[in-house]
Amino acid sequence: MAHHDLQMSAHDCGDCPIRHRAVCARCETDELARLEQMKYYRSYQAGQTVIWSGDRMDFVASVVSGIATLTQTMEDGKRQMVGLLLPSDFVGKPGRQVAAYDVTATTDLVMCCFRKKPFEEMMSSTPHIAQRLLEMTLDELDAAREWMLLLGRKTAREKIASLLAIIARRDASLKLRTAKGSFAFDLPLTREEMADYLGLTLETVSRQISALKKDGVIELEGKRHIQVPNFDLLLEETGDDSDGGFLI
Amino acid sequence: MAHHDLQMSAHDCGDCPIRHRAVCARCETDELARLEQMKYYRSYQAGQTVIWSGDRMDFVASVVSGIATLTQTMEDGKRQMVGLLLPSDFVGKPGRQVAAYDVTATTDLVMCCFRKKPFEEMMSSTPHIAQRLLEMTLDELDAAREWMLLLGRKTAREKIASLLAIIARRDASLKLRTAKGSFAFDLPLTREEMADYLGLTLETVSRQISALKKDGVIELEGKRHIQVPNFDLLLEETGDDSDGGFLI
DNA sequence: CGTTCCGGTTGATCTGCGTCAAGGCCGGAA
DNA sequence: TTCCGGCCTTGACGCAGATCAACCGGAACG
Repeated sequence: MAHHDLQMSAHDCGDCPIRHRAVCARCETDELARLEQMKYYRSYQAGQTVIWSGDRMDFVASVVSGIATLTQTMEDGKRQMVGLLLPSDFVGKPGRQVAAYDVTATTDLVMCCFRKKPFEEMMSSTPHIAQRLLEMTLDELDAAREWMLLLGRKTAREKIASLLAIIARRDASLKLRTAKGSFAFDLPLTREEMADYLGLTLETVSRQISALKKDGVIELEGKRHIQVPNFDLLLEETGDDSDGGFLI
Repeated sequence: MAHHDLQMSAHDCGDCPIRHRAVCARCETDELARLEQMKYYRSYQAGQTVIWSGDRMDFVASVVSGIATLTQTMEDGKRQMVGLLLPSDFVGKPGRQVAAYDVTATTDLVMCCFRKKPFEEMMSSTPHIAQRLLEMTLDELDAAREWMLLLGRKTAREKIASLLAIIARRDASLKLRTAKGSFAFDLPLTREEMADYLGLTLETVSRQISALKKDGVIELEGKRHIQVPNFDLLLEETGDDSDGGFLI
C-alpha cells in the first residue's frame, strides 16, 4: 500500500521535458491526445516508496523528473538494486498484474502515470508505443547485462569506478563539460544505495571512494560532489575494454 | 568471423517444435509464409562460437534445439555469462548493427535464422512479431534482474542451489516428474561454464556441489546427472523467498 | 596397451571484502 | 547554545571464496 502525495498538474504533452525520449516519443499529435486522456501526474518525496513488490499495479508510468530505484530483497534482508530509473524511463510491464520489485524515489520524483487498461488497449491498436517500448526494453536489457558483468566479476574498486563513470557520462550528455576530459557532478545516491547497487557494503563503498580520492582519480567536495580531473584515468579503473566506443 | 557448418534443411514452420513459443508464436499462416521466405537453418557443434562480440550481425535467429550462451569478457580475461539461450529463445536485436556479446553453442545447436533487413521490415509492417518480441524481451529482462540479485547478494552455495533449481524447474516443465517433489536431470553446462554463469571459480562450484551432495540435498550419478530427492530442500538452499507465489 | 588430454575433485594457503565497532561531521530541533 | 539523528569514515578482525597446485578417471588416439 503506497502512500504518496497526489498532485494533479495538467501539463501539456507538447511541453513535456521527456517528450522525445519516453514511451510516447514516436507518437503523433492525435495519439498524444489520446494519451493525455488516460494520464495523470504523481509526485513523491525523496525516500518515499512508489510501489511495493507484490503490489497490484493499476498503472504504468514514465519518470518525468527525479530518480527512482528498483530493488529486490532476499528473505534474510539483503538488498540488491536491479535498476535505476532516470527521467524518461518507463515503469511497469504491460501484461503483468503485480509489481516484481520495490520502486523507491531517491530524490523528489514526478511520474506521468497512465491507467493500465487503456494503455494496454492503445498498445495493441497503435504500433508506435509498442515499438518504442521494445526499443527501450532492449536498451534496459543491455544495461542489465552490463550490470551482471559488474556484479559477477569486477572488484570493489572497479565497481565504484564504473558507477562514477556511468553517472558522469549521463550528466555529461545533459550538461556541458567544463573542459575536455574534466567533469564534475553530484552523486544522486547515498553510500548505502551505491552499495545496494554494486553488491557491496556501505563501508566498502566508503573505503574505495576514499582510496580513489587518495590516488588522485577523483576529488571530493563535501560527501556528494565529485570532480574527475581526468576522465580517461577513471575509465582505466573500471576494468572495461578501453574505448567502449566513442563517448556519449 | 564465425566458422560454422551450414546446413540447409527445409523445415515447415507448421511442424516446428518451437512454433508456439518463439517470436513467430503469434503469426498467422500468411505471416508464416512470409517468414519462411527469409529464413534458413544453421547448425553448430558443441563448443563452436556462433557470433563474436563486435561482429557485424546480418541476421537474427531463434534457437530451435540445443543450448547457447551469451558471455561478456573483461580486458583481463575474466568472463561473465549474461544469458542462457534455450529452444525458442531469440538472438539479436533489431536496430543493432553489431553483436554485443559472444554467442557460443554449449551443446549441438540448431538455429532458425532470418535475414535481418527483411525481418526488420516485417517487424514494422506487422504487429504480431513486435508484440511477441516485446513480451519475450520483458521476460528476459526479469530473468536478468533475478540474476543480478544472485550475482550481487547470494553466497556460493545459494548460487549453486539457485542454478540447479532453475534447470530442474525448466526440465520439469518439459518432462514429467518421476514422483511429486523428486527430479532428475542432466547438467547442460561444464563446471567452468557454471562458474562463468554464477560469478564464481570452477573450484568453488565443484566444492559447493560436493557439499550439497554430502548434505543430502542432491545426489550425483557421474559428473553431470543430478537427482533431487526433495525439491523443497533444494529451494530452501537458494535463499529466495520461501514461496515465490503469493505474498506474505 | 600406454599416452595424452580434458573435465573434475580436493587440499593448502592467501586475500578482498564483510562484519563489528567507534567516532566525526553537519543540519535541524529545542 | 546543546543535543540528536542521518550520513559517512576509519580501524580491527574474521571468513568466504580466490588462487595455486596436485591428483583422479575416462575418452580419444597413437
